[in-house]
Amino acid sequence: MTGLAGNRAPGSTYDRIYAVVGRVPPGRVLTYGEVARLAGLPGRARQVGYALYALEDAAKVPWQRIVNAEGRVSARREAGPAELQRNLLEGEGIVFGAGGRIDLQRFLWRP
DNA sequence: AAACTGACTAATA
DNA sequence: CTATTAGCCAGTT
Repeated sequence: MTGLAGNRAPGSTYDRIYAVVGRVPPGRVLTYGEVARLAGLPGRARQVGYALYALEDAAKVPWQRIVNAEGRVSARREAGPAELQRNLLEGEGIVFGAGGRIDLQRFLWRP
């Protein structure tokens, strides 16, 4: 199978990313760049997105709390997951303004 | 092994 | 506001 999130090694880049994402509390969001930085991987925002893309649906990682630097849900190759993500975030109390933007100054998680 | 791909970001023009 | 350039790197083909 093509699933790669299943056989990730402890201490690997992906593992660090998932660990950081897993610490984001409900009702808060983090940007890809912040996740990378907190994971000790500054400048690797793209890898964060790729790691989440590789994640399995049933994973316990709150992937929906990761948005881009503009405070918007990043578009995927196929539409659908993005709407699900927004729906989940609104369910946690996140407010989307005009243009589908989130007020990062208010919802960005600061550990 | 080499090329291709992609949930990003910041800087510049 | 849009467009371009550059930096980043693991997984897939």
